[in-house]
Amino acid sequence: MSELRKPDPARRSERSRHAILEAARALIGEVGYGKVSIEAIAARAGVGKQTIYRWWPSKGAVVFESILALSQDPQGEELALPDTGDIEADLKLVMRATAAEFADPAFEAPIRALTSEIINDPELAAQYRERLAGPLDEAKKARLRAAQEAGQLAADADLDLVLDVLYSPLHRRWLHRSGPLTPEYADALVDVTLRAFRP
Amino acid sequence: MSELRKPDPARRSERSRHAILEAARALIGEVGYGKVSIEAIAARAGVGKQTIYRWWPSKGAVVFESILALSQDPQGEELALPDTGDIEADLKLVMRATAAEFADPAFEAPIRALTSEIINDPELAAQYRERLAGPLDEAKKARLRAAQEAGQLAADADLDLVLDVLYSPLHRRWLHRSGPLTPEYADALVDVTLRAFRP
Amino acid sequence: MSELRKPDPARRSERSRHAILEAARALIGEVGYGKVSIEAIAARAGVGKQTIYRWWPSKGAVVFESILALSQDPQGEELALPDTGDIEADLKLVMRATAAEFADPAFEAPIRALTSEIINDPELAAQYRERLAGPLDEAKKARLRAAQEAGQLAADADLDLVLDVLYSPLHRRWLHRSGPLTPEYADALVDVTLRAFRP
Amino acid sequence: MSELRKPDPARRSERSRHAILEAARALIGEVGYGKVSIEAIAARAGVGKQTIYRWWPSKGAVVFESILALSQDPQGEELALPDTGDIEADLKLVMRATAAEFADPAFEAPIRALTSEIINDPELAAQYRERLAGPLDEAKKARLRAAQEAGQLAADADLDLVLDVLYSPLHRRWLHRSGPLTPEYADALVDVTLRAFRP
DNA sequence: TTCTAAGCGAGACGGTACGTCCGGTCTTAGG
DNA sequence: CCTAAGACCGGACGTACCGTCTCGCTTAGAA
Repeated sequence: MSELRKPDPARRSERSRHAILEAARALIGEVGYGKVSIEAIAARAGVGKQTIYRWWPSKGAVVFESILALSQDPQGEELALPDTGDIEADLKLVMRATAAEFADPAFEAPIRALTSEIINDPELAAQYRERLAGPLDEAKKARLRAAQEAGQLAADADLDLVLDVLYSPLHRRWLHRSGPLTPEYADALVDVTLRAFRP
Repeated sequence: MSELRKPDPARRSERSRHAILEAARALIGEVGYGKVSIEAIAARAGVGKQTIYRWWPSKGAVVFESILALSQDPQGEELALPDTGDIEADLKLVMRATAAEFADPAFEAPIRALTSEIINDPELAAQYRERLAGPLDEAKKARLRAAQEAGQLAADADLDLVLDVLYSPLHRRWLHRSGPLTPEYADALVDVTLRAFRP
Repeated sequence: MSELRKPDPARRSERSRHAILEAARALIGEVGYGKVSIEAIAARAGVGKQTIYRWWPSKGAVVFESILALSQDPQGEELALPDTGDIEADLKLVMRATAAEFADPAFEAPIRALTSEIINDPELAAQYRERLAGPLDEAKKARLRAAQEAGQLAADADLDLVLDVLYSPLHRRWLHRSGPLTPEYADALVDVTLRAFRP
Repeated sequence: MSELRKPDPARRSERSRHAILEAARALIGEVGYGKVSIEAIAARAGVGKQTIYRWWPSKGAVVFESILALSQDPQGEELALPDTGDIEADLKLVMRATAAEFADPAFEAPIRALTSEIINDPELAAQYRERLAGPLDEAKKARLRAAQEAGQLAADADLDLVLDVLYSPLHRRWLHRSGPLTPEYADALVDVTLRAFRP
């Protein structure tokens, strides 16, 4: 009966799109993800609710994109890990930075919001892996490959597994708040990983 | 102004308490955590809404407790991991079982629901660690200590860290759906861990 | 703090408005005024509760308007009392009809409901006087003026007082159920009134 | 199934009974009749809800009795209207007093509450006539009978009708707030009545 | 350059669920 | 066995949002 009309992206208002994502981002920080409502986003953005429903399938999708936008701002940038030749030092630097980022309250709310979405929505999880985690993992694996070539890492090591061992404990400890994310813990994870995968 | 009245636990209806937890558990399986409402739980349990609000602070708390109850049913039981003397074989057995459990659709919904709650509510996270994860971790560490005494594991290994390395990757892969939870993956995690922490 | 939003009457749904008033009217007859709930009105009218709260300040106001609508249906009609030239006969006719109407069970429920509202809400009382009682009183006073001109009533009689004396006893007897509303009683009130105000 | 148990009035706590009526009376004045709840009465009276339900059938009955008690306090007193021999002067005195009483804000709330109850509950209406209005009417009729014997009133006048004509307009004007209750209005009603029923 | 069809802000609509209040019943302890 | 206390089931309250639906109004591309 009701013809399913698809909106024309060419006519989309960039102004509205940006205001919506910005409003979503701000509200997550102010009231917490769970209490953000589409109505509030629309009101804050000075936008009709329909404009949100026209372009996003769910609140999760809006929130997700608003956080993605946050992390992707420097779009042209080429992601790359430091490479001093010393894999241990480089990894510890990166891991300590990651631990510090997780501990930063400003990142806390959006990342937890993002994770909530991902857990319960396989579609968003796929987008997350493709658009955020994927590129980051590639950059990390590039550095690991360099270490393999330098004989600092087993040549036959499964790099996905290496990344899992390296990052998962940190991520889980943060998610479950099961312990503090200290630089020492970051270092310990690097040590463990290198010990497990040394040539 | 408003006197905070505390209900008297001595008068609490065990019948209602049980019906509520059971209804919550059933509804999570049927409609998914996100769509479970307090109204529906109350209706299903044949209980007034106030009886829920009187004893639990939020939907999350009800759901949380209903899942805890599920996992704690055999209360008197002594948790213990198998101990054949071969730490590698024992761990692989346990890890494969854990992977299989995560993959079981019947466990999927409640565990994801539980995790959603934990992420966003530090109070529930603490309860989770204390009542569910803690006892399990103790059992696991007991087995690891035996391995240390048998010279199969470094005597100075930080057992919390060992558990992190062993379980976190599995947990994260499941949470993010970033890869299949195969027996091979379970085995690989055991191998990596033992390699990292061998004497 | 909370910006008081005013709905735009131009966008009001006439369909909903009518369904609500009709549902209210029907429910009063079926379950009695005291047991009518806004929920029930909304459900019966196929309308969201908010649509009622948007346009009416209270249950009383809805009920009130639904009864007003009932009495005002023939809107274009010109209210006028019979005028045969014989004020006594005309008044007795009208008073007997009024007494019969009060005794009719179908009118009983809504009029008592209306009266309940009016007693406790000065605002509704004012609306009642303006929209229902006022026009009726004007019609009655027109007939009384004709009687004055015909020399059947004292020329200096206060017509409001005449109406009070004529109608109040009937109204009160009905309200308090302090006696039957017989045609004889109606006649007696006319006789008393004419005796008190004869030229 | 559940045997309908009748409480034993002999064991009734006079202390509780009095506290309940007093609490009801106070609450009517403070929050208005419509917002008085049985819970609030019980709490205020320091009484269990069951104690109210045991002895009264409804909120209306409690409120009703609390107001009756108020008006009956001087129980032994013999009600009697003044009798100076001048019926006009005596009635005007009484009517002016009545009008003043209605206008007194302290009487306003309870009387309106009482009237609300009476309108919708025939049983309470009967009690009201029997316990409050009846005795008062008898006292008034006694004075009117004296006037008849003194030749100031038609000997065949129906005294109930006389009272109706005298009091109903005042009562109705107050109930509907359709005009001020001035001494002049009170006087006018006496004049009208005496004119209608003079010998 | 005008017409027209889309996106837009706004917000009313039918609904669902919220968290609270209270009605009326039932249970427990104390006197 | 009455009472104070209060937990219980149920149901209505008034509010917040959901996702859909019209309204006029820009606004940009086709006529």
